[in-house]
Amino acid sequence: MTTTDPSRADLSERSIRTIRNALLEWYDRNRRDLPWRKRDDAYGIWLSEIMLQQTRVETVIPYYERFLAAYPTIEGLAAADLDDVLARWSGLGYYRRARALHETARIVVREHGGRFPRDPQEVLALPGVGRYTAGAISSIAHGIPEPIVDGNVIRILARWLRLGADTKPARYWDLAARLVPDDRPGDFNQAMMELGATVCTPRSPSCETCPVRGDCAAAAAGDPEAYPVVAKRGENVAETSTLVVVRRNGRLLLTRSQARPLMKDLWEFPTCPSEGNRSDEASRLVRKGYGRRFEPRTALPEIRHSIMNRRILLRPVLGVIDRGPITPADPAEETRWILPSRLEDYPTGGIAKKVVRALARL
DNA sequence: CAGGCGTGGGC
DNA sequence: TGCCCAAGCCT
Repeated sequence: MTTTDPSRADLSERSIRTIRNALLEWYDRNRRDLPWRKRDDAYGIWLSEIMLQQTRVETVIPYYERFLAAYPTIEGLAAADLDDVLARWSGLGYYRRARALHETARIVVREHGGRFPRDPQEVLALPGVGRYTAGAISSIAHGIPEPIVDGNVIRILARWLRLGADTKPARYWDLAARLVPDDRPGDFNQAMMELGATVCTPRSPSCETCPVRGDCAAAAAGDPEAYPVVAKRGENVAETSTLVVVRRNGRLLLTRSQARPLMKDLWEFPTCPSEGNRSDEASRLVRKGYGRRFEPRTALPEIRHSIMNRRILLRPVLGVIDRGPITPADPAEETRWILPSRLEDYPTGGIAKKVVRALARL
């Protein structure tokens, strides 16, 4: 039995061997049945890793299934329009990933003959693929003993060794590189993440069921939740916007602008800062922004949305407008009339999805 | 390189 | 409710 010194700050060779064995054995018995674990091809693994960046497993699963149904091969993805790819990504967030995904598919077809590269350095060079994702693809799809460091690995290592806030990424990468075995590197890396996701959780970790509890200094000291030390986040900012749902002939007015700094490929409902009467603000927005007269009809229930540390309260107004062309004051802005039932074919952000849900409840 | 980037869920 | 995220990447 290993005795743990709470002040220990490194992994011995013996610890590494016992950890590898215990973790792999535990993983074989406890691994969740996830869609990407049915696959061993680089395309399927790569797609899952891009989607899983900063995104929960339960959220990713339906998107992953739909994506693979639409694009069974990387050639199909490469041949698709970016708008279709973005539409299938709508609601998943971090839309830069979708653009990188599409671009990578085209690079693989154009520069690698449709075969996903096997060299970890070439994988790392692909857009949207950083050190973590390259390591995950190389180990899981290609069986190459490349380390990974993600939030789970950091948390586990920080607890095992009671690493403080001053621990630099290089230290985690060095530890991960020493841990990953030549045999079953992909399963080992997934076992680390699985342990972090289901046992060694940020709060209320299940130390009593942990297969590597004997090697954990934080468990021995009784303070696992104190690790890792996380930096404080910035203050939240609250804002209120009026959102205009303009209806004409059963269609809704959507807009997008290449001049927008953010989400410029996505279609959204027109919005403006809200300070007073939302019907008046909606009318002013439509008149000044699109040169038409707006008739407010219904104030829809308020929608709360949060983007990073911005908490947005949206006050939607449903109304109609007079006949005639829409002429955006902003030359970089496009507008389009879209049937609510077809909105899912368009790339939209999360706010538009919530508006559509609110309309469906009317 | 610190900070920006989306979202839905857990507590 | 308000806060903290969750299999990071890019500039």
